[in-house]
Amino acid sequence: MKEATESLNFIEHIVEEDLTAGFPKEKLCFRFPPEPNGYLHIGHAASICLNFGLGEKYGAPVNLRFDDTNPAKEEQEYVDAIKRDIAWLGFKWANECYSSDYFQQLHDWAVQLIHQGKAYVDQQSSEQIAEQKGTPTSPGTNSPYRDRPVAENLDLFERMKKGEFAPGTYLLRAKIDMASPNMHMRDPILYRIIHAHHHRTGDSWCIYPMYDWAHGESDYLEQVSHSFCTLEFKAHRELYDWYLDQIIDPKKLRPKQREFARRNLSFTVMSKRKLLELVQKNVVSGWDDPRMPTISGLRRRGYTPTSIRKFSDVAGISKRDNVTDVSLLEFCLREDLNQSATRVMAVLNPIKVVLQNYPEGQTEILHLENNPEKADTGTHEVPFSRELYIEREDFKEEADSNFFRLTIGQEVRLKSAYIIKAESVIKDAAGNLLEIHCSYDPNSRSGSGTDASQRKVKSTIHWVSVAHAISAEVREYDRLFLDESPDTHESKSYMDFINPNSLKVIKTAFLEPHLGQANPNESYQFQRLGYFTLDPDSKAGQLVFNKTVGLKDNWAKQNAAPTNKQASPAKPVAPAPQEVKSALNEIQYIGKKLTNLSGDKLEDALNDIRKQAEGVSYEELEPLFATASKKVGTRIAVLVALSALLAKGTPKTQAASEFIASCKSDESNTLREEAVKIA
RNA sequence: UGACUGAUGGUGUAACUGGCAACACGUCUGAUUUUGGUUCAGAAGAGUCUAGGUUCGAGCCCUAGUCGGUCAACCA
Repeated sequence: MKEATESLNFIEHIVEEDLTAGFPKEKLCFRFPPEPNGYLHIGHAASICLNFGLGEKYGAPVNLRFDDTNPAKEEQEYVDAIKRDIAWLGFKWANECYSSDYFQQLHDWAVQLIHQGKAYVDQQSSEQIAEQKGTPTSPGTNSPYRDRPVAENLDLFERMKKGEFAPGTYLLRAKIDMASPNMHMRDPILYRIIHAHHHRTGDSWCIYPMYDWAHGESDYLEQVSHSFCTLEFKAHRELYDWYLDQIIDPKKLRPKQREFARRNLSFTVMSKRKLLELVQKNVVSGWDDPRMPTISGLRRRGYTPTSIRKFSDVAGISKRDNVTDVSLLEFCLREDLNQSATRVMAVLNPIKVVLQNYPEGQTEILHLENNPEKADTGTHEVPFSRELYIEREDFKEEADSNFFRLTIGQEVRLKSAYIIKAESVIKDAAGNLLEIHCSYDPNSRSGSGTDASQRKVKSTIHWVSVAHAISAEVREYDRLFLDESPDTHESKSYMDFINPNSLKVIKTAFLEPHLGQANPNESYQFQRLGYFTLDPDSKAGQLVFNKTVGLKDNWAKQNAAPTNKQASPAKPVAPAPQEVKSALNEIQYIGKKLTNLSGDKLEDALNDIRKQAEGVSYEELEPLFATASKKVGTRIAVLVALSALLAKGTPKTQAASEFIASCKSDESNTLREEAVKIA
């Protein structure tokens, strides 16, 4: 039974309001409008999931529109990458559009503006224009060319278009208001001259529309109903609307721009410009470096589309500045991977174990569960022999009782194999550990069903057989920046916070042989270590694995941080004198949680309410009859309490009767049932 | 000294036209576990930026503040 009262985000509220105000549902249309000047990142994913999510929710088309109005920055490579990323996330766009498809229409409308005296050709330098623009606190001044005659504007604009002028010499500007408190309204630029090859229109244009002129009109041409963008465009809305006013046909749909806050992630930066700098300065290996917050980086790292979509869903959408903790993203990732990743064994930091009582030269084939979360995924074979590698961290010669792993004299189980006990160690002259000599219990093989195999030991550790292991490179990643919000410091640049140790390469890790056939698109759980996936750098016989994310590790946590036990002394622990709740409050409190209960628990809660009702008077209860119908729990609680009062002989007032009647026709089954019981 | 915008536990979001702060992550217990994983049960943690006001009742309304963000590219 799914609750119908799923809460909406503010964007969905906007759409819902429009719908209730009479906007036809079949005219809903959304769009995702990236500029093809870089790669998409996790912040874009929020916008993608928002727009395409809306499309799925309302069965409305969502266009993918490339905002390609500046050929100096844009490339086909980015167009391709963006399409790949969106498709990888699992979304389908209704139409693939380009702002450049509308260049002719945009031009014609601009000519129309000139005719109407609403646009003029300026020929000042950018410095002069900037100076005349004023500041946010002081008005601007008019350009000397502002009142150029229409015919002259027409001629000049035509010659701009024909390529008669050099870049920077002429501009087309809208004639609005140089004194507007909104800087964007101070005669914004419509067209500038750029002599550059456009990735789609080639050299057929040398004048290009500015963002504001192109964006709203493109929305209009595509009949996009809701144009959602990030908050920094809020101030552009007035201009967006002004431009629309100039050209709109009232019989057609008028797009509506609304803004939401961009999503920030802790310990990274989220702007194409800054990410580009990391690439250009070789801080990372490229846009798809697994440490990058780009979609392509996350993909290479081993993130799944499901996890990213879940994250966008869970993180939500709002209008305030935010820094979402990466731990939320990682939670979504682990949740998905735990269900899907094949379990394997790999040793990253090996120490050799020799089983003294295991026959030399013998090999056994054991079976390892592919995924304990899914019983039907079967097992795969893993060879076992006398000499094994285990993780160095899994052995200590002696340790306190908190250490569950292998120590001299202490038994552990080798995962899916035997129980072993450490007997002695071999060291070199310098005292470095070389080998651990152990004994194994031949009767303890996993799954053999013997008493010895059922024995409980303090822990189970992973291993690989020395003779059968394959070696591979493993890359482990840490956060790219040492500061939670590296680009929010006034006196420091985000480049000052780069983590010098964000990449750790393990040249030779030992993997169980099953991984020799690892699938590049699959995630593996290296048991007890984390999730890993094959990097594209892999070659036959030279595998490279990326660590996607570690497992939650309580042992490491309690090990690492005995010092910062409780970061802040916080408040005195003395429990505030708990006020005795009134019976009425108690009923309301139980009521609020009622909708989450069922079966016996629900019955118990209802009985609680009946008991509490003894301490409540009818007069206290009556005002609650007006409880909002959405608060079903409270209404049930009130009804049950009322029923208890009536049973006790309280006279039934008209208000009570009306309340009971309204409950009988409520959507909630429980509420209806209780109401019927009274009558 | 401007305009616009925002403020809810450590974090991210909820709370329909005012009805007595919810969900998730994170943290901490305990149980289960052949992964110190998973799962399960539970706990702690905000009284909603401040100060007034309206109201039986305010996170939602009003007034005045405080703090944060955005806006002056021939970028988007």
